[in-house]
Amino acid sequence: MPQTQDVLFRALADPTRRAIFERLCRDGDQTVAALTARAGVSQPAVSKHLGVLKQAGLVRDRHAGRQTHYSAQPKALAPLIDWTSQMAGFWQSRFDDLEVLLKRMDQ
Amino acid sequence: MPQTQDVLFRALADPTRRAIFERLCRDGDQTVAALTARAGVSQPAVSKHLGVLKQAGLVRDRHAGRQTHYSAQPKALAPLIDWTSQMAGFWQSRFDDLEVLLKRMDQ
DNA sequence: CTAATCAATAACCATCGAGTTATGGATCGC
DNA sequence: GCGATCCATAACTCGATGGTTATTGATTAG
Repeated sequence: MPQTQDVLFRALADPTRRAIFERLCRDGDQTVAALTARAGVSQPAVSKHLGVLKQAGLVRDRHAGRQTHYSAQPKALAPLIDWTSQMAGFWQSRFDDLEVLLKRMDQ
Repeated sequence: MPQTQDVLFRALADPTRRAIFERLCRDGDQTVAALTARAGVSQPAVSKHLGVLKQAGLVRDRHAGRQTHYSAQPKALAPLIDWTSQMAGFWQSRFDDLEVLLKRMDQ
């Protein structure tokens, strides 16, 4: 899913958005008002950020009366982990190839 | 280093830039011309992307005559890995707390 | 020496995105 | 019911950014 990776990376690229996600990971369930209180931006801005995070699958929302609770969905980070280890893996394997090559040249 | 994370996430947020980095991870050392041939954008655009990746520490450049070779520096991904596992960790620990709490309530 | 190639920079343009204020639609407290 | 509160959406602004073409400096080839 290259599309998924794109959405993920883009969602996490913004510092305000990343801070909101971090907060949800640390402290769990939060209402929009609670998040807004610490976000340093207006409530509509927070709502928009939450929308982006939700599209990326990073958060879930739960409606309770007139307030909406959001919670982190860290499983959504999986593609990011996969991508990262894949990049490291490619590098590693090329390094191994180099090792083999050097060893062969050594004989 | 929250600054570092920011630079990293932003550098990897752009698909063209991520593709360049992926290519360098897969295939190793590449000249700007070689990267441009596959990038789907102009040479100056590629140079700019390489500049951003370099600022993030994700690539290194090596000058050889009139051409510049770039190579991936996957160690620079470390802060990204740290951040990710930290987020997963926070979530996990809260989950553990919940487990404990539930067990206590169970008695 | 001259022409050609490579990559970086300059200058510019268009789009995107993060922020704002204003507003509306639900829901709760009284 | 009525005013207040919570959150989402609309409409807009503005700076950042990704793209382009043009150019220049450096190096190589002939």
